[in-house]
Amino acid sequence: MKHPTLKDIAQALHTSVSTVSRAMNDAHDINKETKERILKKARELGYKPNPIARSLHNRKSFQIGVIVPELYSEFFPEVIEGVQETVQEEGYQLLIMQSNEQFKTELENVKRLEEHWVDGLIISLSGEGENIEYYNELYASGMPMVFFNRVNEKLEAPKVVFNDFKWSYLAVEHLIKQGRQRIVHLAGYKHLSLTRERIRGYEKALNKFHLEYDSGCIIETGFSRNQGLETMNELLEQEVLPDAIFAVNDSVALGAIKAIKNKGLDVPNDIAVVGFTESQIADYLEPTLTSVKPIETLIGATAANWLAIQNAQDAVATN
Amino acid sequence: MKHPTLKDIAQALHTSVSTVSRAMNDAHDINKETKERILKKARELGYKPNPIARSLHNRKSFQIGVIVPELYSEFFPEVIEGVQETVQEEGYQLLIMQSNEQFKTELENVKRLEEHWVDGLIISLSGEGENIEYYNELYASGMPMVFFNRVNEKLEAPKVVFNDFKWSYLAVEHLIKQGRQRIVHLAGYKHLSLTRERIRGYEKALNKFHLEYDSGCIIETGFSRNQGLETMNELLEQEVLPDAIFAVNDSVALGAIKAIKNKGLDVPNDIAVVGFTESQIADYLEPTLTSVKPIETLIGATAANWLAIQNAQDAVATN
DNA sequence: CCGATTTCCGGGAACGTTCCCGAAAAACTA
DNA sequence: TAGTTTTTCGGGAACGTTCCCGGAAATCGG
Repeated sequence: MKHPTLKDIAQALHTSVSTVSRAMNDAHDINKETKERILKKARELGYKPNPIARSLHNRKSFQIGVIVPELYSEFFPEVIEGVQETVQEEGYQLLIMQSNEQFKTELENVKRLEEHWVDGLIISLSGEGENIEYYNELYASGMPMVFFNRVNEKLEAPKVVFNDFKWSYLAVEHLIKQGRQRIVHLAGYKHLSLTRERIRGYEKALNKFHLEYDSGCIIETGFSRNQGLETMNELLEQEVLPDAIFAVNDSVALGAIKAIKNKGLDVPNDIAVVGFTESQIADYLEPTLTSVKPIETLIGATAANWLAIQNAQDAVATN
Repeated sequence: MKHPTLKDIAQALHTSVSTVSRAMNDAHDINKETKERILKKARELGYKPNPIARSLHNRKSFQIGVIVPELYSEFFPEVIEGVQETVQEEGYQLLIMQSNEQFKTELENVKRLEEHWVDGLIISLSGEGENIEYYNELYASGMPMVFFNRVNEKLEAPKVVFNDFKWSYLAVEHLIKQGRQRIVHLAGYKHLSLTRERIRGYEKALNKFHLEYDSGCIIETGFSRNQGLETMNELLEQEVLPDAIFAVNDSVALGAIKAIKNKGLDVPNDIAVVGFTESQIADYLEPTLTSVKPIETLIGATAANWLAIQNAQDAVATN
């Protein structure tokens, strides 16, 4: 028999489906001996409860959708691992999708997950597009949602993010204290809060130390290595070169370093490069967490927990 | 109304569930006007078919489990993308799990996916453990399965792999033609075919050019950057140093390079390092493929297709 | 104009669970 | 001993689909 059901067990034992069900969920109103008899038979037949039937009854899929821009950096897989560990304990499965930094794909994914009746959504926005209307409507309609890392402040759902401002300020301050004078910021996409917060930190550091900067010092670059490379190449064509780069993340930083080296310049002697490293900055996470686990895992776990609260429908939507 | 059903539409229109169902699946035995009336109402109410009920009826989950050792390298995410594109067309969803290179986690994941009644399994083995009994039993019991990249030849399910032998031979030949004399191979775990095939290619190249090598020249290292680093560190303690390293993959190669540089030696002047790059070697893939798409995506698509054949139950298990 | 075919639709079972309800048997109370 | 409570169990509805079956109109052929 391919997949034995409760009915199969019941028939083999000349009892009823309800009784077998009782044995499986060890209910109180069942005789101990019949229960053991049933469990024994179930083991014999290799019975496994059918989650689909269970889902239909509960009107829950016990699945949670996760949408990330990409999986190539270490960051998102780690976050996903944290989410997975957390939701697994409560019997949920993850449906993971990549948007490849494209808003269109992201939206397709959301709709696909909606069609699959996921019980919740955990999302990190793509680089493209700032249309977040759909998300707010979906959230308003009752879909439990949490955004992380790549968010937009107009989003009404809860968000889990770094304290981008503070950490960004510290990074740039570090560069200045090393004597760097002309620091260019390779920024992310403007519609993401992360981008604006990191710019704010950058600006505050420059202001504090009375360094001048113009609009050419903040360049909307993106998040990928290639974009870092290309933007840096263009930058290196100019007459006045910066002596330091503050990149929006490590990928862009790596691209920039490659461009500089290709040009025959030295890192960090000619141009220093610092990337916003999205790891090991647990102290700067909001809400604050302290632990020995990698921070990415914690972000995932936090996001998942907020979702669980939402599921319980007694949430105070803290955002 | 949260989630309208066929019944809701039927009641609103004073018709029957069967008729509504017919309209949805545009069956032939329905009047064109009633069909349009129903579809209009369905749009109004925002009807979305419930995949869970559908699954229960078909006794299929329309979900496929994917288990990979990790997601941090570019390789596995790319493969997954290929799988995703392929299965999505046929209405399947992916359940992605990481084994973190641990056999225990891998097995837990398989069992979890089994419990979720996945319709098929696509697996790349973890580094640890060579117990593949369970997989063969599962495959024999009728579960559609495909393994890729990290396989073991005792596996009875279909496999999608590189031509590891050929490509490995070419890499080592390249090193020899550059004048390298003492080439050490940092190998993977022995229970994987990939490891043995790459060793075979390595040995054939050395034999062809009459280079000597002993058992110390092939070191079981693993697949991670850290393992590459540590093994290389140990290697650098010996009196006779190699003048070239052939690493089982790029991660190990990167670790080895770091170790060599830490020691103050130069790459490639003192020691050359070549990694088996699991990309852009489309010509060496088996079964042979030619395309402009990245090879990883193709591996995924191929694996997914073989699974589909299995699902159709008219498969000739080519392995 | 009558029998046969076609068109269109509703009823209801099935998928595998859970859970409510009621009933039989056993145990208890007075 | 009769009534009450407890223990244990089976029946059957419900979740939302799909699909088979049969029946009522409507159309057709001669």
